[in-house]
Amino acid sequence: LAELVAVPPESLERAEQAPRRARRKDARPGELLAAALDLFVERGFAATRAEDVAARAGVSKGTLFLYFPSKTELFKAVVRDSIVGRLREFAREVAEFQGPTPELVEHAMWMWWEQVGSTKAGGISKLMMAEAGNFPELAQFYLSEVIQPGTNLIASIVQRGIARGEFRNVDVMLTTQAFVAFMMHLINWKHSFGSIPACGYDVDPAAYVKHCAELVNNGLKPHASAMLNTTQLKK
Amino acid sequence: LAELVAVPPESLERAEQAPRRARRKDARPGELLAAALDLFVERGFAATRAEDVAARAGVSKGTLFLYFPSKTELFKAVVRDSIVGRLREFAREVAEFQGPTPELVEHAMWMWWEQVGSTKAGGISKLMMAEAGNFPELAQFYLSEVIQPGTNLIASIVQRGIARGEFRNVDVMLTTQAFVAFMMHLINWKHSFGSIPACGYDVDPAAYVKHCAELVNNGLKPHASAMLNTTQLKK
Amino acid sequence: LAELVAVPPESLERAEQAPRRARRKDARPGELLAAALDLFVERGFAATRAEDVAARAGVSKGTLFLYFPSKTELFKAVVRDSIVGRLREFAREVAEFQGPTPELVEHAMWMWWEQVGSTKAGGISKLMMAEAGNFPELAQFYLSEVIQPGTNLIASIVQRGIARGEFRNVDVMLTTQAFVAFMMHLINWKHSFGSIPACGYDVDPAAYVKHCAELVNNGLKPHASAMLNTTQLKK
Amino acid sequence: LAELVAVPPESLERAEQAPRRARRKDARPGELLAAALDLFVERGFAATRAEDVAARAGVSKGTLFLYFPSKTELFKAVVRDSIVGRLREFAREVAEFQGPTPELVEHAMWMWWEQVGSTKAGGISKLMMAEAGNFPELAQFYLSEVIQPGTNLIASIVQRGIARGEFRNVDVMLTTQAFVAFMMHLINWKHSFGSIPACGYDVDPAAYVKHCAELVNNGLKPHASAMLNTTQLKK
DNA sequence: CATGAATGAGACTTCATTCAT
DNA sequence: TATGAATGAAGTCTCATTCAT
Repeated sequence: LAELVAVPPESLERAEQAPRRARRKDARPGELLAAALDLFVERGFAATRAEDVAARAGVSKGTLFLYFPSKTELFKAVVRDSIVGRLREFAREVAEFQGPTPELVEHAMWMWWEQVGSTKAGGISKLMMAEAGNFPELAQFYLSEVIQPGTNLIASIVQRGIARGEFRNVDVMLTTQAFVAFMMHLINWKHSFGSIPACGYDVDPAAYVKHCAELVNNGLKPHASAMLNTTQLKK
Repeated sequence: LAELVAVPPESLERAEQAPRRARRKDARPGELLAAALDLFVERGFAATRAEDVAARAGVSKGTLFLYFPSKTELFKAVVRDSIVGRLREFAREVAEFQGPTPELVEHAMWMWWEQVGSTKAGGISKLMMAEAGNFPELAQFYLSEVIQPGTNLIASIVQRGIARGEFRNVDVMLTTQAFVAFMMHLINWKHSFGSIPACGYDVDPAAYVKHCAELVNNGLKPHASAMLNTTQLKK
Repeated sequence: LAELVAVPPESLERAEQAPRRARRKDARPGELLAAALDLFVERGFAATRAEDVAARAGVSKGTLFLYFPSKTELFKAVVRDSIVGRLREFAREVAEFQGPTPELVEHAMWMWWEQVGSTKAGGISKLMMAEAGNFPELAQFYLSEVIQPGTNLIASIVQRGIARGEFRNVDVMLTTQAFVAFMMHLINWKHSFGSIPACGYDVDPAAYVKHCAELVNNGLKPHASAMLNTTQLKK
Repeated sequence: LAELVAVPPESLERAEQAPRRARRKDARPGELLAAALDLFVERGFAATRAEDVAARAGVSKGTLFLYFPSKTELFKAVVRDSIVGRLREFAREVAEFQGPTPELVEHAMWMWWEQVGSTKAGGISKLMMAEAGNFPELAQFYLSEVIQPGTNLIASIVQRGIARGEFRNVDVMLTTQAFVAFMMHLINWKHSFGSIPACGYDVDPAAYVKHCAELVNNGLKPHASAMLNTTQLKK
C-alpha cells in the first residue's frame, strides 16, 4: 500500500486528460494526503478525526480507510509524502554543492526553509514532538525516516567543513544539534506563537537564517593561529 | 473560579500553621495542579485522563471537577501555576553577575537548564507549543508572562556583551532567538525523542550547553581588526 | 431469484458440451456457492465477508451481488445446494445391505463419516445449528430436507434390527436420537474445538465410530434369556 | 475483576434490605450477566451487541464497560457465573455418590440436565461450538474452564465403573466422548431445531436420558463369561 | 465537601450493498 | 455481464462530565 499512496504530485495535473473514474482513483490518495496534512498540522494527530480528513478531501469516512488501513498509516503516508521525498532532493543539492562550506551552510539552511520549513509540511515536526510520547510507533517511524537521515545530512556538512579546514575540529554531533536547534526553533515558532496575530516577536526567516549561519560560521572559524598555519602550509 | 485555582506556591508553606483539616482543603488545588503538571508533561493534553489526575492527587474524579470546571480550565491553571515566578530568581542572578559576558552566557544557559529545563516545569514549553493553537487565550498569557520576560532577559545579556565590547555589534533580537533556539531544542528533545530508549541521538546537556556557549561566544567575538581598535582605544 | 441460484450440481457436468463463455456464465453461481460453503463452514456466517467469497470464486464483489441479492440469500442457497442429494446414495447403500444389523450399524456410521461428516458439507450441520434461530425459514427447510429423511433412515436401521431379533425391542425414536448424537458429536467436535492445535482431546474418527457402534450394538443386544428363547424358537 | 463479578445469586434477594446505592452497585454485575446470558444464548456471541446487553439490564452502554472491560471478558464472566460454578457442585455430587455405577450414570446425566442443560446456561455450549473458530481466546478459555474439567469428571465415572467391575474394560476416553455426545445432542437440539414450533421431533429429556443411560449401561456391562469369573472370584 | 456510579457523545474501524462505468 | 470505488450504518470501546448520596 505504501507504494500506492506515494502518488507523485503530477497526478493532479495529469488528471485533466484522464477518464473520469481513473482520475478519481488516481487522485484520491493525493487529495486525502493533502487534507490530512492540513488537519494534522492544524490540530495534531490525536485531535484530528478520520472523518474530518475524509470530509475535507470530499469523500466519505469509509473511503479514507479504503486507501489507508488506519489513521496511523495515514499519518506515516503524509510524512513520507511531504517530508521524506523532499529530504532526498535536499540531500542531493547538498551533495552537489561545490563552493566553500560556510556558504553551503547558509545555502542549506535557506534551502531547507524554502523547501520544507515554510511549507505546510513544516508543521509536522512540532506535531511529532508533541505526540512522540503517546505514539511510540510514530515516533520510531519519524526517527528513522526523518530525524536520522536529516541529522546525518547535516553532520556531513559539518564534517565537510572540518575536512576542508574551513571549520575548527569541533565535536560533529554537538555542532549538528546546534544547527538543528536553529531550524527547529524557527519552524516551531512559526507554527505556534509566531502565528499569533499580535505576537510582537516576529522572526523574519531570511534574516534569521542569515544571522544564524553567520553566527555559526564565525563560531566554527579556525583560530587565527591555526589559520596562520594553514596559510603557511598553502605557501 | 479561574483566579481561585491560581494558587501561589506559598500556600504550601503557609499550610504548616493552619489546623489539619483546613490545611488539606487549601492544599487540594495545589496537589491537583502538581498531579496534572506531571501527567500533562508526560502524556500531553488530550492523552491525559481526568481520572488519572485525580487518582495521582489522591482524590476522586468528582473532586477534581469541584475545583476545576473542566479539563481545559485545569490545563490553563497548570500552565499559569507552573510558570509564575520561575523567571524572577533567574533574572536576579543574571543581573548580579560580574564577570565577562561570555562567561555569563555559559553560566546563564547552564543555570537555566538546571533550574528550569531539567525540572518538570521544563515540559511546559513543549506542551504550550503543541497546544498554543488550541488555546489562544493561554498562548497569549504564556507569551506575555513567560516568553516576553524571558526573551528580554536574554536580550539584556546580548546587549551587555555588545556594550562591553565583548560581542560584535550584532542584531540583538536575532541573536537572542539563536540563544533561545539552543535551549528550546535541548528541552524539546529531552521531552520527546530523547526519551525513546534506543533513540541513538542522546544529547548530554552539560556538553551541549558548553558547546553551544562556546560556539556562540566565538561567533560573537569581535573581529581581529575591531579588537585591535578596541584595544588601542582602551589604551 | 432464489430458484435461479439453487443450481443442481449436474450443471458442472453439463457445462462440458457448451461453448466456453456460456459455460462460465452457467458455472458462476456454482463457483460462488462452493466458495461460500468453504468460508461459511470455516468462519461461520457473520465472520464471512462477502468480498472474500467473491475473491475465492475469482470474481469481483459486485458480481456476487449480481447472483445473490444478499449475504443472507447466499447463505440459504449454500445450505440448499450442499445438502440436497447427499442422503440419497447413503440411503441406497443402507437399503442394499444384506448382513446382520449390528454390522450395518457400524458400516453405516463409517460410511456416513466418510461420505458426509468428513467432507466440507459436514460443516453445514454445525452451521445450521448455530444459525437456526436466526433463519427460521432455513431451519424449516433443513428440518424437512435433511433432518427428517436422515432420521427416518436411521430409524429404519433400528427397526430392521428389532424386526430381525438382533436388537431388543427398544424405543425406536430414542435409539435413533442416540445414533444421531454420536455422529453429531463427532462432526461438531471436528469443526470446533477439535481443530484447535493444542486441544488435548483429539478424537480418532475410526476408533470413535468403532467404539460407539460396539457400545450401542452391545447395548441393544437382546438379553441372555431372550436370546435363549430366540434360539430355541429358531430350532 | 473476576471475583467481583462472581456475584452469588442471593444478592438479588438480599437487595430488598440494602440501601439504595449499595444495592445498585452490588446488583449491577448480576443484572448484566443475566442480560448477557440471555442475549448470547439467543443470538450468539458475535451477533450480540454490547449496547443491547446494557439496555436489557436497564443501564447505558458505558455502564457495561464499567464492570466488564470488554465483550470478551463479559462472555467469560457469563460462563464462569453460569457454568463453572455449577460444574463444581455437580462434581461434588458425583464424588459423594455411593451406589452402583450404572445408577450413578443415570443419576449424573439427569442431574446435569436439570442443573445445567435445561437452564439458560445450557445454550452456551452450542454458542461456543459455533464461535470457537472465530474467537480463539474464548475457545481456549472454554476448553480449559469447562470442557476439560467436565470431561475429566465423566471419565472418572467411567473409571469408577471399570474399577468396581461394573463396566467392561473399555477405552475410557472414547466412552467418555460417547457420554458427552448424548448430552450435547440433547442440549444442542433443544436450543436449535427443538425450539421450532412444529418440529415434529420432540425429544423428551427424561425419556432420552433414561434410554441413553440404559443403552450405555447395557453396552458397558461385563460379558457373561467375565461375569462368571467375577462371580467365582467373589465366592 | 467528597464520592464514584452512571451517562452518552464520539472515536476508529468494518463491511454489506450500491451504482457509474 | 462485470467491475470496484464509494458509501454510511453499525459495532466496540473511551472518557469528560454530572449528580444522587
